Amino acid sequence: MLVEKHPLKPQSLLSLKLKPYWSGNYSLYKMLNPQEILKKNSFRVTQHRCEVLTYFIQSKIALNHRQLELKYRGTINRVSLYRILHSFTEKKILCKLIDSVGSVSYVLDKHSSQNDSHVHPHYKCKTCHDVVELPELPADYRRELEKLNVLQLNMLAEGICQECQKSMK
Amino acid sequence: MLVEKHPLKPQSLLSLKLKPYWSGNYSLYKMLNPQEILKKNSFRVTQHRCEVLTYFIQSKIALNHRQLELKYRGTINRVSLYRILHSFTEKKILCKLIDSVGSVSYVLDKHSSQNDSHVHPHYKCKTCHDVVELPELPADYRRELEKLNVLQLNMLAEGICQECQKSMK
DNA sequence: GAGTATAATGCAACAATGTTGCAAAATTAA
DNA sequence: TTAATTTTGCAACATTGTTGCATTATACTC
Repeated sequence: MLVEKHPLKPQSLLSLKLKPYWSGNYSLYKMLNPQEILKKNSFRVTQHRCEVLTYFIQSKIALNHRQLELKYRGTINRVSLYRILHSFTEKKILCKLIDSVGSVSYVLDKHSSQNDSHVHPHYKCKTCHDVVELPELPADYRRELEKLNVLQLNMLAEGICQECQKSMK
Repeated sequence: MLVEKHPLKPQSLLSLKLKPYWSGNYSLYKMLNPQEILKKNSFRVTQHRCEVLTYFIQSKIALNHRQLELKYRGTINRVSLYRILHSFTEKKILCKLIDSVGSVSYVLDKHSSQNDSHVHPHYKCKTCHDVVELPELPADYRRELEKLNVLQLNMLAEGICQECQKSMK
């Protein structure tokens, strides 16, 4: 059910000037191992946090609580998972994605180590759960939002990515 | 707790070229009474549906299930409310808004009677629950989204509107 | 390395939100 | 008025997320 894909389809992304999720600054995560990431965020280095973080780094796709609950059934408690996801999101290690039905999933936050207050809209494939980052909203538009004193912006586009469309034929 | 405001603050909106929620085509709802709207959407004209629809038309703000449950406690059953909200959303009488925490609220859909497949991002005040429509995403940006075969787009900005900011001082 | 302060975990219970099946009631069309 | 169909209420259930508290693990100091 949960398909891990490596690497992300480059052709469709390049044509749209999107930023594939596993490239550029994101490769910071390749250099820092989970332990270092945890320490950097003043977490204690525990087995559970390490495992969850490692899983996010390896899988690169959006994962929801239920998927993790299944994966770690008998190992990590439901409540602990909620707390791990919550604290990772708070420290911007993870980015919380909310789709048009209200379902929540999490993906590694590309911008965690940057001082970056911009909005980063995401695109999530409904089939493979792959996430790519959409281009930033145009500056004019962002300026309008700023005038409105926007505190939160929830923006997630969903569809079926080209790769999944191909494999459906 | 639930504050109904009439009319919407025009000054802040005009400067940003936003579309106040209760103007323009939206006033279609002034001409059609709830009964007609229901018939037009092939619903049966029942007391419950009429009341809920009337309430949305009068209040103009975003309402969530809990608020309606409180308002109609002892009158309309919890489950019926869910079903009414669901069916209204399906027929695009209401528009379902999902904020950055995943909370769901509903607002009258301005575009229900138009053949309009554009994305209509909204801004919701966290204090008074007023909703205004944000300008459409720029055409260039929309074109990129179309290439990605976007099926759903969830986009809701939240903040504290100028009027509420004033009254907080 | 032992002891201590603090953080993380597991468990149970709870809370909020949403769904399903089915019988009863209301609405519509004839 | 009758019959077909939709809507409603109720009970029960499902999912998702939260809280308090005792226990365990981690990090820090000596």
